[in-house]
Amino acid sequence: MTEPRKPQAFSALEIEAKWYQYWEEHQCFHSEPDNRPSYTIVIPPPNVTGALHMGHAVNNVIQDVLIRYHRMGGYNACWVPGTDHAGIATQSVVEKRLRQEEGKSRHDIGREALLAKIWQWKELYGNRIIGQLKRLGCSCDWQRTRFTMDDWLSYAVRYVFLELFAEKLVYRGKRLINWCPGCRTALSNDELVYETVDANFWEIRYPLEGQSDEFITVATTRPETMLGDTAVAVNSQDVRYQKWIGKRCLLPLLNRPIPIIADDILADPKKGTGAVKVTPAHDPNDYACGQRNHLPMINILNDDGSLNDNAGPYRGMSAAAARAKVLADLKAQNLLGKTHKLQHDVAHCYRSHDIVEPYLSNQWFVRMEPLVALARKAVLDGEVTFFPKKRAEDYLRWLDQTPDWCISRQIWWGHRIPIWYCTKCYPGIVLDERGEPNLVPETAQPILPQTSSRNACPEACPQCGNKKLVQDPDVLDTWFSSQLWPLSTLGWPEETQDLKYYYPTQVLVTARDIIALWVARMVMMGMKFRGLRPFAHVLINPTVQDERGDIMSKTRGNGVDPLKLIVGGSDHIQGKDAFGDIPADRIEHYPSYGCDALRYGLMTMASGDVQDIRLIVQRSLRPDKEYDVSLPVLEEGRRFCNKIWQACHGVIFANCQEAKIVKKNSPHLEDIWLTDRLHHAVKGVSEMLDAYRLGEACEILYRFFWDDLCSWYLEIVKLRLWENDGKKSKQYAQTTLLKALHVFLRLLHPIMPHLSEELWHTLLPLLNAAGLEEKSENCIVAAWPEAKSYACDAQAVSVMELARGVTSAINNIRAEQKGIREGQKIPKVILTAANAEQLDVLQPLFEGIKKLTKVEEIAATPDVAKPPHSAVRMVQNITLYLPLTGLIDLDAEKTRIAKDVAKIEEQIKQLENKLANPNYTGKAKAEVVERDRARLEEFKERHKNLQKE
RNA sequence: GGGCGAUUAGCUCAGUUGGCUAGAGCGCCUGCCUUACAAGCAGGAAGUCGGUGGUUCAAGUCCGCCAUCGCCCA
Repeated sequence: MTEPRKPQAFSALEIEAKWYQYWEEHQCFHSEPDNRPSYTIVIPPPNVTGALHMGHAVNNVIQDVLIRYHRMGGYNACWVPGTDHAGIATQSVVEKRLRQEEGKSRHDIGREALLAKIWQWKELYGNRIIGQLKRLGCSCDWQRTRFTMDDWLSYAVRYVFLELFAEKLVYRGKRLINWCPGCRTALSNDELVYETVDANFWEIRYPLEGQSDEFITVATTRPETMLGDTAVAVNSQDVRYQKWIGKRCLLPLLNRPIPIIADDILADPKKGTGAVKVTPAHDPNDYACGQRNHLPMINILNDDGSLNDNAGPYRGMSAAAARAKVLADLKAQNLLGKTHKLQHDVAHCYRSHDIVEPYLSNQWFVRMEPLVALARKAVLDGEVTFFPKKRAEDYLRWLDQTPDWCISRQIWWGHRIPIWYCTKCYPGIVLDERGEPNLVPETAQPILPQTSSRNACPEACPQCGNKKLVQDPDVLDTWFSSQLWPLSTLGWPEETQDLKYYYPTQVLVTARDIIALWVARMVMMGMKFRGLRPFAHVLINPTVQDERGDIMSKTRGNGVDPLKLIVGGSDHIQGKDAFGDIPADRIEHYPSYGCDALRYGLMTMASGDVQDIRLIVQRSLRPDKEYDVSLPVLEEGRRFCNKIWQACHGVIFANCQEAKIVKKNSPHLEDIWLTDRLHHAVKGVSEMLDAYRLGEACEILYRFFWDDLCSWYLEIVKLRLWENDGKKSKQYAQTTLLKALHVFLRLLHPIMPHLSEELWHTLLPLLNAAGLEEKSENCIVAAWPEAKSYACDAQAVSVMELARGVTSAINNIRAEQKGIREGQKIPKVILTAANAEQLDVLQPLFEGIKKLTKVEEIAATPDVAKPPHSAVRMVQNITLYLPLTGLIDLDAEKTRIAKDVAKIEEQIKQLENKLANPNYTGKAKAEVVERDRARLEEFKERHKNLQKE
């Protein structure tokens, strides 16, 4: 019969591998358009050769929870996965290896060879992150996996570029851009990182032309740029310099005469010396000044950051070397003034960390203004909503101030600009030994391919018929292709079935630092090319930080590898700096928490509007100087997994082997109560998931299962389950349990997919044998439960609360009375109250209370006097006496009662004062006042009963 | 420099229209290997809700100022 079998130990790793494979084999993740409503998410594509970190884990688990929830909720859920080619990041990794292994630069081996190497690299590592996402349990439709450089996605890029070009929203121009001399490419503003550095502010004296004894003094942090000065600006109101406006001074070292001009925007009389050197080709403010005043722009840099011919005697030097020489030379001529120390923020390349130079060069731009208007409107009109709401402000602020977008990059890995030039018409085009253009003059006329064919290049020059055309050497910023992701992954620009069915998507889940870079641009593209938002919701996921509030990262050495936390193992961490007494270079060992525990742990912290997840990582030093690592929040997840497993196998499955469902509603109070709890669990979890409050959903699951089901219901109901006399009460208990687990596993599934699937497959035969019909063989596609199928019963809830109070009061006495040993039976407990009804409702729970408190008899009669030598407790308005002559420590009990009495007196006093205030009784809501009056009465009653002797 | 956010128990966090005695998990203390679970059970201690001023009958919650920390942008 129901031989309670020893439950096996819970092993997360076994069941996780098993079910993921099962889902894949059964095509559970795959979606095809049908007549259900669609629910689509496109993944924020990770770097194709990257590795999964905690930020990815949080981001992707959230998406998976949402996808699984909606898949069960009757939607045709489709999660489109894929990866990003990550232009500069990927190319620089491969270039670095090339340097290390072969001692060559990309220019040594040429474009074609380098691209071949990067493709090789991509083939080697391109699947790593996909595999890692699978290990996280992500239910992506892997058959739809896309890569930004796939043929079709590249076609979409080319199509958009040419369309925007035709509309003059893409243009080529000479502009001051951010130049990374290390990567030798332009960077967008968004690719800069600012660092505070110690610097000097040097004053330099420029002699007036023809008056070698008079000087105008400027100040600068970058003295070498003076070689490119084309003016000195002063404020027109500045009495010190008014007399010199319109005159010229001599640029020291080069002896170039330059004008002294009035520019009230650039020159502030209160700052520095009031006179400013103007270097339009190497400073954004000076560039604007140069435009205002039609100054010449002299570029003094080569693309590797060294000085060019315009620097005269300094040509060929690095910027640092030139700075030293310029300062020495100025000093020698006595033209160097005072020096101040200061700190300022300097832009560095996010990738190579070289100092970024403002640099005048030919680049391709997107004109943002009309696109910005579309993106702003989409959010202001409520087409696109941010969660949390606040983040919409970041989006709008960025839109308000974003300059035209520099999209050309002087690297080779990426989408090459689909523009050609004629070498015959423009002999100024410089070709390298491989026939690739190095330099394309501004004047060269762009030749376009046909947009209609995917790989077309123009056949001949429309002007001269020359067939020897060369393609623009630059590639596009990676974000140029990422911005098309929701469109291109679904087949756009072709009008495919997929596009019609899945677009627009429902929600984009992403980190807040790419709201501007990526989210805003996707909205622009969606609105521009499809007239529809790309997604209805933008969910900004929290950022993972360490215990000190620093962002986790590999370079800092404070990160933990999510995969290691799932399967266990060790890692050699080589961080930049030590923190606390943890060395930067160390070996760490991780326990195996399992995927579902990791998911649960992370999701409990992803609650509501939270912006950060501070992940506590405990490291303890071992005798071998290596570290054992544990994460408390994952421990919680692992404990919860185990609890669920143990309760199912140890109690529920063991006692429902030959269960038969009872169709009638159970008359048992605890069954009615659990059904009420079930109602609230379904309602609560659904509402929380709908509101993207995943942490709260986790908490509801935890409370329901641990507190309501395990600690209370199971303990009471065991008495009925153990009966083997064919009584109906056992069948009602089994029915309630099977129903509860049937619902709970489905509610659990989005957060803990593997464990719920495993248990579902054990539960299913029991359900079917019992006559409770469940059609879905797999939890992953089972129908989401509905709260209305489970009746609420407020009366049952309030009686249960009372019973819990009584139980905990008795156990409290047990614990406080040292004379009562753990496990010792208590012969009798007396409950009394003013009227019998209050006691009667509790009657059905007496057996349960007795079991949980090891009490042998509960006597309940109204108006009993306090027996001698008893402990007393008040539970709401029920008085509880525990007579135990000889074992009661009377002093301890007296102290305890005195404490209770004092507390109640305090509360009575507070309430009396409150209710005596006419302002309160007059102005507060009637129900609030009434509640307080009732409470006061209850307290008074308790007070009286506690003091009875 | 500009903007935003945070500050609640030793730690990490809930506390969504202001209204019962401010909650949870971890940690800590006490006692238990009680037959599902020691990855557990029972009980307990622990908070002037960062400071200050204001609005209100009533403030963790709303407003002002201050402090500290963090993030984003330039």
